Amino acid sequence: MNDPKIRNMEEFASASGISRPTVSKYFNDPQSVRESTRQRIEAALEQYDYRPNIYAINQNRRLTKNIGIVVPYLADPFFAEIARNIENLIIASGFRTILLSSHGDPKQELDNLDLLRSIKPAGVLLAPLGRASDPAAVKAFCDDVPTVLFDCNISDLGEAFIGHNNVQATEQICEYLCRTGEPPVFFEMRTPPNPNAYRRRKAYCEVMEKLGFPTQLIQVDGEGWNFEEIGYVEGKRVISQRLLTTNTVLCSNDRLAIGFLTAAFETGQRVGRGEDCALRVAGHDNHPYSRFTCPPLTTISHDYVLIAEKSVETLLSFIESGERAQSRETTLFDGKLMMRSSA
Amino acid sequence: MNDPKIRNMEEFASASGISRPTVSKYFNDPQSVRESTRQRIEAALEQYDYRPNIYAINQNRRLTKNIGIVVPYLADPFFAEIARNIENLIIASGFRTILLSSHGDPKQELDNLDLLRSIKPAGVLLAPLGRASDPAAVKAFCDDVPTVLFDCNISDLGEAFIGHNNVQATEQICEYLCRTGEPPVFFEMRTPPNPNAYRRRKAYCEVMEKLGFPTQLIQVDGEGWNFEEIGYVEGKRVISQRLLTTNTVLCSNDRLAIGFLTAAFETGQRVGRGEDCALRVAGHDNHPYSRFTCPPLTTISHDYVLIAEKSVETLLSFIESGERAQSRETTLFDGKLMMRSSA
DNA sequence: CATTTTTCTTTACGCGCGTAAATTTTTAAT
DNA sequence: ATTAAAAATTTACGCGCGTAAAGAAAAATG
Repeated sequence: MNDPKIRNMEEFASASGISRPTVSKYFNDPQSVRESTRQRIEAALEQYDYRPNIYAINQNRRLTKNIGIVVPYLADPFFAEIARNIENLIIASGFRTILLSSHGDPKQELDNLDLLRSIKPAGVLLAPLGRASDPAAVKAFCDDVPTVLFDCNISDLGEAFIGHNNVQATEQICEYLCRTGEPPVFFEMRTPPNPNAYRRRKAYCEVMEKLGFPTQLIQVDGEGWNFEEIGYVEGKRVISQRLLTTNTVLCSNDRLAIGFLTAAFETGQRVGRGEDCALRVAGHDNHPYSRFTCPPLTTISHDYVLIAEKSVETLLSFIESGERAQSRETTLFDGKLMMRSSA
Repeated sequence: MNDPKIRNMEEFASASGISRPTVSKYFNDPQSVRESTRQRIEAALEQYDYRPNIYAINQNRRLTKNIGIVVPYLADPFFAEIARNIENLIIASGFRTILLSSHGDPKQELDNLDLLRSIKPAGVLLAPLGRASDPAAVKAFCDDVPTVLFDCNISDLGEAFIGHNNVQATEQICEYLCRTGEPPVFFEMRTPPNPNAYRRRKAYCEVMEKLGFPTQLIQVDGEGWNFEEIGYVEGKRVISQRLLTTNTVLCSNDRLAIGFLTAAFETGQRVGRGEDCALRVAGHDNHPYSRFTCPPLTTISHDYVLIAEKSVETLLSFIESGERAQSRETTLFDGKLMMRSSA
């Protein structure tokens, strides 16, 4: 790991006693050279500290070994977790990863796509902002780069979509709540940034109707991605103004629920299933922190690992085949009821 | 935005009627060319969809315009927030950003540094894992690449360190707790991954001694970065086994405290300052979620923005001067007591 | 051993851009 | 208008690697 310093592949090749084209071949695929040759190169690699210049490598490739990952809001542990799983899977497949967050900002999302373009990625996994996304710009990007959408669907964009089955999940928790107590009201943002929320709203209305219960949508104001804050502020208002027609609140997502729980706590509303409780609160997503709320949050879980696996697998198959999608496939994973003590 | 497609700077130059070297100069710094020239180039940029190939650009530069950011655990909103602030500042300074998480894993941290090496970054902002980091490897990296450490100090590594004043912060919250009720016990991991914890432990012991109160360290088992889980499981044990010598618990960080609060809730220990409360619980960090615990967590806040600003500013000054640090400067920001209702 | 197949070497070119040097043009100053 | 300074152009080379073609060497086959 010392000796004279190696500056490029030429020098490394002569130091290892192998020709440069063969060394180049080795770095593109170690299995493509003869066993004995590989050993000589790897012996030299241990002796000298050389690694190919990735800029020079990628300059000539039409597409690189880079895969972009874009999430709408990385400070949300939900996306951080999913991104982590995706990263690991991609790296295990021999690709590199570039993780970008749109920070809830449509302009940032476009900047991210722009940056990715200049990186010439082999493919991109995109969880778009949703309502705030610029559909035309995203479409233009998807036309240029093989892109698989996940978590948040924008109709017809990308090669495929992998997400949650919001309908099944909402039905499941609504049925549970109706079966075990008063029917839930639906607590949500009036204009949620993410389209999953719309599907959940719709599913809530449909399943409640099917079950023969009245619906109540509590649509609160608030923009952006500070869901806990919105859930807290508006939860306090809703509780103090006695806007709830039942004692059971189904929040559109766990982060709203986390804020709502705080509101309930501060207004002295005991939350839980017990006789002495004034409210039941449920969420949606099985957010990493939902286990640690007080009381722990009853919610619908989505399998991060499954979504990550399917997304990566789908993208890699497009990359490896070099083909684009004939028809856009949509994969939805069912949610699982996480019964905890909040509802 | 259409016309014949531009393949490289040569073609773009002739399309814009400007020579290639001048165009190159423009892309390196638009202000470095004459006003009229700039306008002609920018007019052409609107007409043709061209952007320089970043691989070709970086191949010839000895150092790129890339700045690496490495955090120990991105799924922790604390780091996600700090990373977000840092990213924005760096981008505003005209650099690019590469955000990497070590996922709590020393091997991943080395992989990240390795990846950054091959990217030839202008500089790196590194929040190391701490105890688990490989000091020799990190040192070797810091020798090669201008690196500023933040959040977590490793003695003498990097050009500078920017972090929290754990001593001042711990003193402040200890004094507050002692003044307003029973003296706190210190709840922490026996072998915390992050050295900040050690400093807080030490500061706790010193300030309690200075104030003339007894100390009690509750050092719980557990490895890794699942702090909430550890705080929850061990908190339950500690409470049920009645290991607390006072009614006040100072947790080494907010994530432990979040788990501890859940443990207190589930064991029926009411937390807060009121007469009817059995426990007071405080944390450290002003974690983004600490406002939304039940009850909201009294803690010590650290100013993300200040730390981000100072870190970026420090790194950029090294990059721009092209010099390395004469003497390693350490900047510690004071914490601010966030009085909420948990203690 | 001769023959075929596989692998490696040699030679050579190109990718898209940075950048230096010498020259010409444009602008600013006198 | 003359001169000096600033900016653009032309020309040319190099960065580190991918990759193609032709020939030489090694390995596998019979």
